[in-house]
Amino acid sequence: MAYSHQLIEKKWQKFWEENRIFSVKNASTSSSNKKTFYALDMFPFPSGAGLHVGHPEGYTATDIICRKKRMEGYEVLHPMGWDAFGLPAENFAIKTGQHPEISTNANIENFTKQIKSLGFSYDWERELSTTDPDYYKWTQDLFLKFYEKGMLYEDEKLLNWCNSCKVVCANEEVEQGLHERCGNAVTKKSLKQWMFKITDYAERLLQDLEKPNVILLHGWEGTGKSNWFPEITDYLKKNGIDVYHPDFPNTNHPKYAEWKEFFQKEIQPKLQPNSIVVGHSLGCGFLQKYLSEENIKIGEIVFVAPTVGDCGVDEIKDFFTEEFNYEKIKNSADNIFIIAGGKDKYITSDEFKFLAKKLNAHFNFYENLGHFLENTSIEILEFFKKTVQSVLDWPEKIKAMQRNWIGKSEGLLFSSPLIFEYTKKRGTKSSCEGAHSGKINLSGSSRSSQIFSIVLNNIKEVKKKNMRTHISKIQKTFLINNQKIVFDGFALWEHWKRKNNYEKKYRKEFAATVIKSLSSLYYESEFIGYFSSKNSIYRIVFEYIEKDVKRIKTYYRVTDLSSLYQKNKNNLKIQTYSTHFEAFKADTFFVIAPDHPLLPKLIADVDNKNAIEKKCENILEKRAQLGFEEEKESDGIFTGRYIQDPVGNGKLPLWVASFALADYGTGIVKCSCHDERDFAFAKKYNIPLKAVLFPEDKEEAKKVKNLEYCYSDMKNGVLTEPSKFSGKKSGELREEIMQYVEKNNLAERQTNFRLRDWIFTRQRYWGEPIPLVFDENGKCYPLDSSELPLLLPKTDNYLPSSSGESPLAKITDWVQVKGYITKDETVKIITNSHQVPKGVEIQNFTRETSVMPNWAGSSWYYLRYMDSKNSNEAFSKEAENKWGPVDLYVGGAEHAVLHLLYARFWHKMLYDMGIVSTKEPFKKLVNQGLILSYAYQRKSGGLVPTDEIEEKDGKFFEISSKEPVEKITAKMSKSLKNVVNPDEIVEAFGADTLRMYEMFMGPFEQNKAWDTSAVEGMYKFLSRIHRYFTEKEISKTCPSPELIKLTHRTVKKVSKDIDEFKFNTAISQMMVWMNAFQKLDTVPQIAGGKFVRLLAPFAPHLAEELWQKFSPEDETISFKSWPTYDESLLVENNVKYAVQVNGKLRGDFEISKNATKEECIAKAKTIEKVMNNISMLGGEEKVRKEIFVPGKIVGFVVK
RNA sequence: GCCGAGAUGGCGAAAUUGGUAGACGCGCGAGACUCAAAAUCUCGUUUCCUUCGGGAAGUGUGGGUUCGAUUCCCACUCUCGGCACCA
Repeated sequence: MAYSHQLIEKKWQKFWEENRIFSVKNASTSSSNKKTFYALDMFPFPSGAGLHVGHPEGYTATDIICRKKRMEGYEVLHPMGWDAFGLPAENFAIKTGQHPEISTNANIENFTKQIKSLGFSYDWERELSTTDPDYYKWTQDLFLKFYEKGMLYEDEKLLNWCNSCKVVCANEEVEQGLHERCGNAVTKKSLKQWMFKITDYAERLLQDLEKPNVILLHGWEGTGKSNWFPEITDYLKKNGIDVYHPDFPNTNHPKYAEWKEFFQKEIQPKLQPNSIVVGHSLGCGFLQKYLSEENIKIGEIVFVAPTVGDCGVDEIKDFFTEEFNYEKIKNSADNIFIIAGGKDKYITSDEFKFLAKKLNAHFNFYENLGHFLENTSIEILEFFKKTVQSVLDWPEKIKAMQRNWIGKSEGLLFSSPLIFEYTKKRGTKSSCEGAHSGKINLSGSSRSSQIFSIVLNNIKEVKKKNMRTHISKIQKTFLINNQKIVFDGFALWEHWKRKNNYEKKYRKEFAATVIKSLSSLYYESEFIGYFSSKNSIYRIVFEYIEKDVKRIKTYYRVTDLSSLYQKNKNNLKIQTYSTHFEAFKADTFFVIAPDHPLLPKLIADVDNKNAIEKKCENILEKRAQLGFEEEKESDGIFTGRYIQDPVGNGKLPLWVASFALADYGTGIVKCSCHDERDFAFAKKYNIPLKAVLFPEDKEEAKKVKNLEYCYSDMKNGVLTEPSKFSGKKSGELREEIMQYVEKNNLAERQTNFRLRDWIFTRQRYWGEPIPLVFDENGKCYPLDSSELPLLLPKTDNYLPSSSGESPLAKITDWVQVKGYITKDETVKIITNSHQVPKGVEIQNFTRETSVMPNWAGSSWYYLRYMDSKNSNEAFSKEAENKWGPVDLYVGGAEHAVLHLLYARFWHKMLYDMGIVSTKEPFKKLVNQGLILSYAYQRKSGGLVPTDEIEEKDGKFFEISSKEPVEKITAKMSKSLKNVVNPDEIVEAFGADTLRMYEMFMGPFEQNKAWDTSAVEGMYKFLSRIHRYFTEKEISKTCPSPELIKLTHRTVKKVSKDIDEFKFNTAISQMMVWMNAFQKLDTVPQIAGGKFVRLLAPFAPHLAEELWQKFSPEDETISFKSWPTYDESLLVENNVKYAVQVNGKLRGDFEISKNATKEECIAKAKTIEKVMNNISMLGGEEKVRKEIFVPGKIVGFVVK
């Protein structure tokens, strides 16, 4: 019977689909403790080109794992969907005039057909598309949750702008400074964008790439082995997590001071930024007090049955103070959990609730549980299961790329006084005078009037209930690190009072609003508030600052504005950031970025101001145009200003330099000759240099004549400058110098990240509309959740507009809406007046017209799959608990940074809100290699299309010129005519062949070239299997013990290889099995049955077909148990020894596995060849050593 | 420049507590079946030397440790991927 793959595959695909074989339910079944497994493929963008042979590679791998897991009894979630928003669909629409929705749906249909033809065991009932309103409703819903949390702000951003196409283009669309579509130069254009504060999570996104450790702190009369501690310790250790469970001293009569000393000595050094510290009972009390005293940063705190406040027990009184600094405790961890019971004998439920509220903790309360004194605790074990699932099992490569992208660096922040003689400008009032005339003054800022009006705008709204500040719009524009703001609160109050009807009761709100406005404006800057007298406003404002405004680093209470202003002016500090401060003694100049916000102010009074401005423009223009591959020569100009070096190098000049970046560090760099870039710059402009590091070799150092040698040797250099550090290696100095400068107030430690906030808006059509509206004053409101989904309006005009605005902006009747503000500060849109509840004010609103980037939909789709039909929420907690996190995530490495980072970011925000239960979304990540194709390359380097090549004697020639060409591997491309269409392969050889071949090509994670003749080889293998199983009768017994052993060996090897993603060797083992068995006249029942089940994950259609022969009563092989093997059968009775003389193979022999060393050596000596070799080397008496490796080697060392 | 991965026959590749290098497949060669071809099956296939017994070399290059190294250590070359004026 011939192997008719087409019939077999169609038949089984139909069967699987009609019987919904691979659908899984969310509700727990009767066997509720069934293990679950969630395997996910990166969902594809359904492009018009259809499926590529690269797609099925990853899909096959997950399918093999899933099918095996099902046979092992797991409940398997294996979904598929479409990432269908995005530029390509829109560009296709622009080109063809066809609406993106139409082309997208057609592409999805085509992709579905193609993917289904490959026989993957997807649960198609959970299929989703990011473009489906039922899906993006929840994308918008999550967006609003993040907006509520304050994770979004609006900012002006410089974007790539193509003047010829009048369109904003993504970085990916810009090549060498030119727009890839039209070839014209790309410039920068400033546009307002919504920004996601991913930088708030930079540290955690970095830390959670590493394994956390866990510290367990016991309570009164407990030990590190009390209660459930051993159970949890074992569980965590088994999962590779380090656990410390110390015994506090004097546990029966605990003293806080003793415990503190112990903790500092034993535990403190083990704390990492992602440590999880767990306390039980008094262990929590200790931790509360300790954390409110010390500055510590850890990952999570878990309080189990914590003591709260003063327990009223005298013995442990010193563990409590009147009230802890809960703010400080809260800030020392990313998340705090409280696990407590309602039947606790020592602490009341109200006390737990009090603590949870104070610490803003996640509160896991169990009504029927007590003080957690038992030996086991399901609740705590459950908690740590989630911890274990949050430990990433990812390729080092991807983790490294993420670390790189986040780009953390630790260094020192130097504050240097600017030498800056203040000169009064002609004709203008001094700032002090201005203050008294009722205006806000911001020292040196030309934009004070703008800020003033914005603050006033906010204050106007104090009257309204539920006041919401709308300051984010201008936040970053005025964020100047080095600037101190002088703000006259009293003057503002007077001003406001005049303009509005004064009412005493608004005072508090007024104060709050002012401070809130300014604090978000001057986020992380130094803030100086000034109030003319100690009146009540003064008091209220500063109370407010002290309590609620954390972001302001420092503030001063000053009552005399003019003296403050003068002091501030003369002490303007320039801050510089350095990670290579070992050579700070060599610093001889400063550089500032040409686009630094402080620069205009610095050069305002300088003579050659115009020349400097021109130079800056020049540099910035060049920077915008240059692709990064081009040579970058540094360029700059002297600013005319000097800075007093805080670490004793005197008065140093400040230069504008092209290599300084405004948005890294502080935008101002302190430079020395020991940095290659600084060195080149100084040489170019003849800035004096001073070398302080020399090679360690003193003799060499003496020979050094020029500075070039010095800077190149900085890494191993020794500081020679006569100071307390001289004579030490720079590497060893880092910590010492850090401590020295900190102690002497010369600098402070600072961490910097390369990661920038995420621009979350696109001025495009084909994306999720953003559910925000603006009122007539430009204040932003979120839409009410009842307004979701906010549908993407239908239009034929989806071309980007010339203003850089979204195409949606042109749909006026969609953009301009009427609505009212709800109690929750959200906006409800009304289409007719009947809908309007009584007592609300109808206002005009304008919609946000940008759409989300296509990373939005892909940042959470894995969660929707868990509960894709849910119409009440994005996904239910139960579903997330059952399936999350994704156990296995497979896809290309091209998403190593953006998609995976964004998804992790969203997941972490959801975790903090208590919406998901794990810190990380994807437990194990595997990247498939690229599938390449052969291509032919001329000697000159040009590539020749495949159909213009002929082969002669294994060599390749170009037909037209007869020139020899070289066969290489390259990406598949239409122009090279080497694209392989999976449909054709399925048609000719079948899905099983395609699956098997792609798995057999080579290691899964490696790139590999497509070879169609090898595909035929795989087809032959499957045909051989088919022939063997269909043409030969089943026999009850297996004729040879060797073959039984082979079968068991094959089961073991294939099982292990699948788990390790070594599909190629699993298949080769099946080939070995087949080669041996096909020589038989029959199919031994047990061995054959095992083999077919091993084959099932790889070639499911064929396996189903063959299984019918073994077990005709079974409907499907999909849930038959995975074959087992008997380890004892794998041990051979006889083993083969290799015999070596001086490490070279000279023969072998077979002997019983129980043979002793002596027996083996004696046997080895009977081999003629061995003895010949020994006598050639001098005979048996020269044998110095006999080597015996049991089961493997007998060796003789002859000398 | 920085970070990461890798280099083994004509080709894809296998081989881990250091122990017989090249499993399995492709390709190629020989043979069987056939009038013939295809398909199928059998045998061979790292290179060089050979008196046909066998011998020598061999896992990017050069060193080292070891009785023994694809595997461990040091230095280097090349290839691929990512980042890049990041102080």
